[in-house]
Amino acid sequence: MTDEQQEQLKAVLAKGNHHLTQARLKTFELLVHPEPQSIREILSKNNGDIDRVTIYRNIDLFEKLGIVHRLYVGWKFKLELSDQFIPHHHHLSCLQCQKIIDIEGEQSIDEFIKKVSAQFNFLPQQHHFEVSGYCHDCQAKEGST
Amino acid sequence: MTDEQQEQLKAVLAKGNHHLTQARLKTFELLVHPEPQSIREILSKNNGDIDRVTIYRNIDLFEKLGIVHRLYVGWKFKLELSDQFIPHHHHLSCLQCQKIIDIEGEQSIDEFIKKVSAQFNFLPQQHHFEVSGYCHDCQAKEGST
DNA sequence: TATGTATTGCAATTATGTTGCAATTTGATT
DNA sequence: AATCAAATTGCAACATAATTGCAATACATA
Repeated sequence: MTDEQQEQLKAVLAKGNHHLTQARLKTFELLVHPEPQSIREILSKNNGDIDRVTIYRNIDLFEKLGIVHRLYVGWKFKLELSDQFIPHHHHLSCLQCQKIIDIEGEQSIDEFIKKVSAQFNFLPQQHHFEVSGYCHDCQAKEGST
Repeated sequence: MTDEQQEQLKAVLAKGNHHLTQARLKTFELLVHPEPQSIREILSKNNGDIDRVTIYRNIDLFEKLGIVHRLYVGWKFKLELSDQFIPHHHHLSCLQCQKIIDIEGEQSIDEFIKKVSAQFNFLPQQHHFEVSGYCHDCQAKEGST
């Protein structure tokens, strides 16, 4: 996490008389690149680090403060840091090694959203776009067919 | 679910000596429009209808047979019916009433995927695109700000 | 450093997801 | 239509994930 992000985080927390603690820094970092394995690992056991309960509670707090929002996809949800912390972007996600490649926002996507929103008289607030497939490295190995 | 879908489903199941049962029809329909509330409700309790366990098991079976696939978004996953059953499309999802509006696939999205994939030497397999916001009806009511 | 508030961790609870096994349903065959 | 083997389901028990209450700790500031 960048110093700038940390300052922003501190500022938003301060508004509600909340402290920027180690646990909250950790929680924030989890949300920057929420990778299935690492997060499950942290949430599954009481690692010597920070208690699972604290992570859950800080996620809730972040949501109240608008630091993250919850986006339903199917009947699960994903948590997404608000644009103020992570400029909006998209992901290429490798099905094999689970690596995530960040890609910049694209005008064509924004235009698409504008078009269909007008069509359905819909007021867009957030969007999520993710491409799964095989990264450069994993295409070389077997199993990427 | 359409008759055509039902026939397809039956055919895929038959290949593996599986039967098209009431429970499997129900499971399939859940996946057509997987809305958070209704699915949670069905999976949470043993409603007089079909047992939770059966739903879970049929989802697993569907996955093995390629009827649905699992797509990770953040540290949760979503289940998506394969294109053969539901032509690939995207969603406008209302944050207020949770209504889902289907939108057709768009060339501009496909082009975008092609472009960034080339850029990162990435082999795309699936993608997920979802816009959250407020539908026509809910914009009229309060709370949609 | 003393004080009131925010934060955390632990233990207990609830909700979600999985497994083993016996009972039921299916459709294929006689 | 009765029988049979295989597939499917439901129940109960279990495992894991998420939430809540409460007491202990850390924090900001006076």
